[in-house]
Amino acid sequence: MNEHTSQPGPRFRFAPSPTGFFHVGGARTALMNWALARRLGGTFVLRIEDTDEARNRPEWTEGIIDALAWIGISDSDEHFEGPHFQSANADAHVAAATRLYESGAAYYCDLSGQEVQDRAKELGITGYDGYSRDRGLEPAPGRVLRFRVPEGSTVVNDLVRGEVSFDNATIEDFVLLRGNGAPMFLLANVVDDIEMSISHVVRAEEHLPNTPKQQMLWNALGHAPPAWAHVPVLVNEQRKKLSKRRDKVALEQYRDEGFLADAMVNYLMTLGWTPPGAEEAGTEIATWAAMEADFALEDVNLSPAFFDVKKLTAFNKQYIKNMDPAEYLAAASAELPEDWDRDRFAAIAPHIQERLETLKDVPGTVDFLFWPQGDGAEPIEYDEAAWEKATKPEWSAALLADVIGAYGSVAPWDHETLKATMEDVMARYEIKLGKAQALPRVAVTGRAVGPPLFEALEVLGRDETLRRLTAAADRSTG
RNA sequence: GCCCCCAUCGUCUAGUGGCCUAGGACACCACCCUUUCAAGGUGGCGGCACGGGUUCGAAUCCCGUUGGGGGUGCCA
Repeated sequence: MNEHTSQPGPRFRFAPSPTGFFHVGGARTALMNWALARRLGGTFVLRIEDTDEARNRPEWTEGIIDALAWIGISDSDEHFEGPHFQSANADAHVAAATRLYESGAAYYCDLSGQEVQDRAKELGITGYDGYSRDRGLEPAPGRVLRFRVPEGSTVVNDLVRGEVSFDNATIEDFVLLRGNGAPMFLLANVVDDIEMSISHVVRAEEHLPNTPKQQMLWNALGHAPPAWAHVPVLVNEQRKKLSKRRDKVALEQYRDEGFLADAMVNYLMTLGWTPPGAEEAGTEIATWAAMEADFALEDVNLSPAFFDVKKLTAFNKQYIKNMDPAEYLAAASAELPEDWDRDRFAAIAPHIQERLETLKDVPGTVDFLFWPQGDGAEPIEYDEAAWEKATKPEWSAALLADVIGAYGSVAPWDHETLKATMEDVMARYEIKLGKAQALPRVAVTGRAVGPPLFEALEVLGRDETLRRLTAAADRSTG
C-alpha cells in the first residue's frame, strides 16, 4: 500500500470509522472521491477514524480495505494513499487544542453534562450557554475544553449546494477535549485534514451541520478551509437515512448475495447523478472509465435518494448478461457445490446467463442436472401446482407416452433433434410447443420454469431423461 | 423547540426563462417474438407539492405555505 504518493493534484479523503461493516452510503462517497481524485490527478487519502477506542478492532480496517478493493478502489493505485490512523495522531490533536486554549480561542469548563442540561432547563434554552467563557479556568482533570464560537456568521461554500450561511449565535461552544483529555471527533477530524493537506472534503449531507464548526476550527488554527461538498444521504422506503438497524446497508452482504461489484458501483453512482449521455444511450449502464471522466460535484442532485434494491438487481442482471463468457463461467461455477460436475455445468451455463438476477441464483436454476440419477435414486419432488397444471390436459398422458417412445431411439441425442422429435409427436395432438414441453419439463426438472428444455435434456442424457419421464408417466397413471 | 438542507412520473433522474404537448432509466401493464422463464421489440400507465408574485413567456427566478430529510452528545 502507498504510505505516501506524490500526486500533484487536489487531495481528497475518505474517513470511515471502523464499525465492522462497510456502509453502502460510505461506498458511494468513497467512489465519488475516488473518481475525482483520479481524474484530477490528485490523491485519495484513506484515514481510519479509530478514536472511539471502546469499539474498534484491527480486522475492521482490513474489512474496509477489502471492501474498497472490491469496488475498484485499490490501495496499490498511484492515487491511493494510506491507510492513516486517526489514533496515531492523538498528540497532534491535543497540541492543536492546547494552541487554541493558549490563543484564547478555547476555554475550559468544569460543568458536567448533567449540569449543562440542568442549567439549560433552568434558563429555558437548549445546549450550553457559555457559562465558563470568562471564568478563566485552568486545565484540570474533569474539565472539558470548549471552543469559543465568535460573533457573526459563518458561510460555508459548498460545491454541491452553493453558499450555506449559519448564524454563529445558534452554534454553542462545542467541546474539543473531553474531561479525560481525549479529543473529540470535530477537532481530530480537522487537525488530521490540515496535517494531510486535504483540499476537498466530499462527504454525506449529515455532516453539513458540523461544517461551520469545522470551518471555524480551520480558521482558528490558521488555515483556509478546504472546498466542501455535501452529497445527499441515501434513504430507505420510509425516506429515512439508511440505518444499520433497520436496513440492509452492508456492502459485504450485497457481495455475498451475488451482486457484481461493477453493477453495485454503477448503481451507486447513479444515485443523485446521471452519467451524461445516458438518455441518448437509453441506459444508465456506464463503464467506470466513463463515469470517472464525467463525474462532477456540481451535477449532483440535492435530494436524498432511495436505495432501491430492485433497480440494483436490474443493473446486476444486465451486468451478468453482458459478462464475458469465460469470466461468467468462472464466476458462476464458483457458486456451485463442490461435488457438482463442472463440465456438465459448463454445457448449460450459457443458457442461463441472461436469466440470472444474481450469481446466487445459479445452483437453484440448474440443480436438476445434478440430482441423484439411475434406478436407485430418490423420486423427484415435483412442484405440485406445476404438476397439476401440466397433467391437466386430457392428452397429456398420451403425449408423454409418445415422447418416451420416440426419445428411446432418437439419434443423435442433441437439442435440435430432441426438439424436432417433440414437434413430430405434438403434431398428432394439434398443440404448440409451448404446451407440449410443459409436462416433460415438470417430469424432468420438477418445476414449470427453467432453462431451455431441449438443451437441458441434451446435457442430462438419454438414460436419465427416459428414467424421469417414465417415473412421471407412472405417477400420472398410477 | 431551534438550526440547516431539500421538493419533476411509484423510484432514480434530464431539464439552469421560450426547444416541454416535460425526456430517459427501473418497476408495472399490454401486445409482438418465443421452447417455459428470461432476453429482445413495440406501445401504454404515470410527474413539475400548493398559493402568490416577477416576466410577453416559468418546471426553471423571488416570497410564502405545506411536506420530507439532516443536525441538535464529554458519538463518529
